[in-house]
Amino acid sequence: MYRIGELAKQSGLSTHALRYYEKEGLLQASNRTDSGYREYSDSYLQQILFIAQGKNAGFSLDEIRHLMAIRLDKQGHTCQEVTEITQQKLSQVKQKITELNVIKQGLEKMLDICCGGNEAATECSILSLLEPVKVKEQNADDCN
Amino acid sequence: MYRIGELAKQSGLSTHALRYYEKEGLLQASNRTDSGYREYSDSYLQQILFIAQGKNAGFSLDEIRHLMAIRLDKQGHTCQEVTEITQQKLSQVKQKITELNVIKQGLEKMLDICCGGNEAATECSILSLLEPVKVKEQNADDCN
DNA sequence: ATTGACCTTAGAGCTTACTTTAAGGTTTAT
DNA sequence: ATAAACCTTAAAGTAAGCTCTAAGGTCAAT
Repeated sequence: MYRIGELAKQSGLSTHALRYYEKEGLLQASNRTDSGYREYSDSYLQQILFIAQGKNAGFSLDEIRHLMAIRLDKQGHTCQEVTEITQQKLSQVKQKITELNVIKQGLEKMLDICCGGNEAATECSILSLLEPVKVKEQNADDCN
Repeated sequence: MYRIGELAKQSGLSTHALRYYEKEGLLQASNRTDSGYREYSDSYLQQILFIAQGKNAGFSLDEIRHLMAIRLDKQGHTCQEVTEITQQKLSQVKQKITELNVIKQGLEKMLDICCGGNEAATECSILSLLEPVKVKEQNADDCN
């Protein structure tokens, strides 16, 4: 039997985080000693490492809570449920990657066209790119 | 001259957001009418759209605050400053994309090996992947 | 003159995943 | 017996970027 500090050390998480996971229903509430200390068995270490793996895999605590519930009652749940959670997460991640790639390309374009030199920023092409259409200075030959 | 609601409509931001930007120093404080209403000219719309573009480009409000300060005093700043901000942001974005790709590959691997079917999750390979090393059931031939 | 749409401020609330703090009790070692 | 190291709880604080609420003043139209 371990106390919370030991388990924190073993798992690399903080004692605070472990209590937080318990409060949030990711981690089952453990037995207590007479004085109220949490008492953990090895199976708790497994649970905690599972949570850590889940975080590593990119799941949110909400999703991990769900996965933990399935893990705890595998008979009562299906592979389909698990893949659904995973699929959904994958979609989110792909979506985010796509968004970031758009942003990345925009930034690269900015850096491409800016001299980046020591001169004053009066003509800075990055600032120009961020500028909305200049109503006053808009000319027919303002194509570049 | 516009009031804040009009500018919100024009820019697609909320009046709350605009006041927030002012408080945060992204947007210059405007003149007020006798009754205390904010009064905005077209140049404010330009500022606001610049902020919106900056957000679109992936900059944080902090970075935008910095860019706005440069925009307001271009003589006092250099292209170098602007490219530095942009370069830094690009690095962050690339880093994030890399991290997300790792996560993405992990999730794809999970989905590859899981049947995803209607059967109970007792043998679910996704759960297994998230499981730390099973101390009890660990065997020499447990290579897959 | 009154209704409705607009404006003002300060401050609380939201999300996520914790960390930090405060105030206090317990265990372990010397 | 006492100090260090550990544990307990509840609640506040953090980041970012707002949104929402409350309580009230103003403006435009009827």
